[in-house]
Amino acid sequence: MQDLRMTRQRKIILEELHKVTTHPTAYELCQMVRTRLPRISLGTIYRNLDILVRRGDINKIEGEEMRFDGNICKHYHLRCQMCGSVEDVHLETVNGLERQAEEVCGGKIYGHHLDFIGICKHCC
Amino acid sequence: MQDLRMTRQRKIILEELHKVTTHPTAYELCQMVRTRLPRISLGTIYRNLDILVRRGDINKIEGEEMRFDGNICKHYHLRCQMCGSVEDVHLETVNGLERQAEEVCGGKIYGHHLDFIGICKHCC
DNA sequence: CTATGTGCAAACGGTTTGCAGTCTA
DNA sequence: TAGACTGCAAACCGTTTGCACATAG
Repeated sequence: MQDLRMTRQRKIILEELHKVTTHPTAYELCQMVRTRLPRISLGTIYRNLDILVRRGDINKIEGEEMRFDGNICKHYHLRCQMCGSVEDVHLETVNGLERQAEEVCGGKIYGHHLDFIGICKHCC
Repeated sequence: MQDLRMTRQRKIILEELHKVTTHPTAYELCQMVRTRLPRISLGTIYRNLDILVRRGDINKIEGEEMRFDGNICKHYHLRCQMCGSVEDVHLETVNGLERQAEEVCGGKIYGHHLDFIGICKHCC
C-alpha cells in the first residue's frame, strides 16, 4: 500500500463512521457524510471504505448488502430478521475454536466471524 | 406457502445440489443442472432456490455472492481468503451462546452462523 | 382445467471503473 | 509538482421480474 494521503473526504468518512454503532451501508454513510460534504460521490465513499478496510482501520460486514463497522475490536453481531439491522453483541468471544477447526480441516485459520440470527429487542 | 409442485426442474436442482459439498453459487449450480436440462434458465434456478430455502430444504450462505448448501444439519464453514471457496468444518457447534446473547442484548435469538476465516489446505 | 412454473429478455440495484480535473504532501 | 484523489457518469454483474406459453395435479 503506497503513499497514503489523509484527504478531507477520507477523514470525514472515518469520523462519521466512528459516530455510530449501527453499521451503515455505503449509501447510508454517504448520506451522513453529505451533511458535511454535500458534493461527495458514492464512488469516493466506496473507494475510501475499501482503503480503510485494507488498512485495518474499519471492518467490512458482508451480507445481502455490505455494511461497515468503525469498531475494530473483536465482537459479534445480531442480525434482525425483521428490520435487517446489524447490532453489536457485547459478549466474550469464544477462544480456541481456530485451533480445533485447523485440526479438523487443515489449512491456516486466522479467526472467525459469528452472527446471531433472531429478532432485535426493538422489533420484538 | 401454497400448493407446491415438484417439477422436473425443481427435482433436478435439488439432486445436483445434494451431489456436492462445495456450496455452489446460483450460476455454478445452473451449469451443473444444464448437463441434464440444457435449456433451464438462471431465473428458474433463482426462483427454485428461493422456494427451497423458504421450505427449509436447503440453506442460503450469504457473502460477496450468494451460495447454496444442500446440507441442512447445523455446521460451520471455512472461507478461504485465497480462492474464495466455502468449505464445511466438521466441528461440534457451540451450545448455549444464544441464551447468553439474549441476556446481553434482549430480543429473541434463534441461532448463530459461524464462519472461520483463513486459507484452506488446498491453497496453503 | 387452472394455478403454478418455465424460458427469455429486460430491468434493477449495489458496486466498480474510466476520465479529466483537483489537491495533498 | 507528481501522483493520489475526487466528482461524475457509465459500465458491471449478480439477482429479480414481466410476460406469454407450458405443465403438474
